[in-house]
Amino acid sequence: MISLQSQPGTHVHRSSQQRDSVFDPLAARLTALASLSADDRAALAQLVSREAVVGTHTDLVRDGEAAETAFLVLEGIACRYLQTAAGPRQILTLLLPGDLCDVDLIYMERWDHGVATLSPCRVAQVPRVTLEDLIFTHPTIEMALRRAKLEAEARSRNWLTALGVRVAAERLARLLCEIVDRLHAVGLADRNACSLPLTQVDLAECIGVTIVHMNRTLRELRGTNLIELKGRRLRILDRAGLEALAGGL
Amino acid sequence: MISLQSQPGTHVHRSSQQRDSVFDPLAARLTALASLSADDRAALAQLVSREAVVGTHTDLVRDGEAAETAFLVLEGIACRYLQTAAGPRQILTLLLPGDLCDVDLIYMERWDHGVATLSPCRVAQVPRVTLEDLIFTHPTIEMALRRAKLEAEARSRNWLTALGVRVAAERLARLLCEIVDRLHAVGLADRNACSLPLTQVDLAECIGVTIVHMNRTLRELRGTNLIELKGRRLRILDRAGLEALAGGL
DNA sequence: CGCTCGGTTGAGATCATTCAAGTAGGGTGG
DNA sequence: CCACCCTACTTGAATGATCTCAACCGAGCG
Repeated sequence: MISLQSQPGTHVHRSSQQRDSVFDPLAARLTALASLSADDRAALAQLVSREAVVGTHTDLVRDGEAAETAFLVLEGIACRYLQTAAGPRQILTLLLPGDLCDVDLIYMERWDHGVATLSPCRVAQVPRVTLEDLIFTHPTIEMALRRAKLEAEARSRNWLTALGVRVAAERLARLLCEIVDRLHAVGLADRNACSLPLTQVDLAECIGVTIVHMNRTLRELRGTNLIELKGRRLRILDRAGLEALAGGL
Repeated sequence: MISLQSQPGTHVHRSSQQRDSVFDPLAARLTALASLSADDRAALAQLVSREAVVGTHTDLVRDGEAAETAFLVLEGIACRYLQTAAGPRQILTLLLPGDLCDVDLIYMERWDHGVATLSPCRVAQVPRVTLEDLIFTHPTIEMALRRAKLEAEARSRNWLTALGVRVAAERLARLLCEIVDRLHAVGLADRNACSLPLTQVDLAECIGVTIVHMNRTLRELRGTNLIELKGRRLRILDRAGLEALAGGL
């Protein structure tokens, strides 16, 4: 399992203004999806009782493992992924602070995909029974969690479509917009800039292209002055242009 | 909405042996996922009180519509899809007999994707409140429905990965295997053959390639004696070969 | 110093799209 | 019955997107 370790690596930036509101980023997100009572909030706070700090590129869950504990990302970026026999792996979804993986753990026998960190992360481990209790005794929380999952499913559908119909530059544009927007939504980024701890390999595994091609595609976006990306920091220079490239739907 | 109409088109073949067991294909599927009581079964039978026959290539749900009624496919093949502004649409999942779309309707405000038939279909329309009642009063049914949804999610993840890492012939091989296997699982096909009412356009929209390329890819699979496809009927000639091409994971 | 890891580049091969036709079968109206 | 028009399917040739192979660079680290 995951050993508790103090991990000095890259940490997500949080201004002091944000520290209070997103101490529990999950509560922050769910508040937007359902009106939580004081009791609900207290129950949510219980979830983070067991937490761990994990280094970059570490598996939280391996494909096929028994589904015993859910994970809640508190800091950093993780992902769900599927590893093919032939070698390349596909990143399915990014898990940002406030993302729970997965409500339906309580109905699962074993995981059918992996979960791994892409940057140093602080994660809460939520035992299956805890999650069960929470859901069965707090219907409002269940609703909020299910709505959050529906949002994630919608993103997955959009992403599947992007892989099916869009070329690499368009997919990358979408991905970068999505990352900044989602981080911004939980108060962890500016409107047009964020720290981006992912490597080009990670990005390539997201959009389903070779590392080489990822590199060229990034160069293309840089060359047309849409983005700036250096030293783990992403800035969107031309938001309108990037979104146009990403393509409305 | 959908008008009731008698539709003479292609109908899914059901032998008399199968007629009883899959009269309600949903019950058949859910039985495998949880042990349903007599009461559960009775409740499920209630779902198909409102049913409709719909022609080929007809929208059941349009993107953005209010989420008022769920759909249960009884006969035929439907799909979820996402239409891009630029033109091409991506088929997200095939909905075969016994597939319910979508348990989480009760938490949704509006649909974020379309649902359409790909062949003439018989579908049951399940009002939101009916689904709500069913779920809240029959926890075993809820469990079964959620497990069915988890299976669908797993398929989507596999499919997303296929789009990301595989070439057209491999994706097509997977798709054809999946269709035959899923139809076989609900007793609507042999192990290696089924009626396939989809057009090449539909198949192309599934695997995310051009119609032209779909055609060439089909020719490739035919040319290597992996499949036979003529007159709406698919036969897998070389199962091992097709699965090898599809690639284990 | 020599390693590794992340990033970068060039050139040729392969995969897939686009454009532009053309074929075959089923209907329909004259 | 035929002429016509659909729709689904098929094909060739040129272009574009992406992959593969093979290097090379630069920073950090023991």
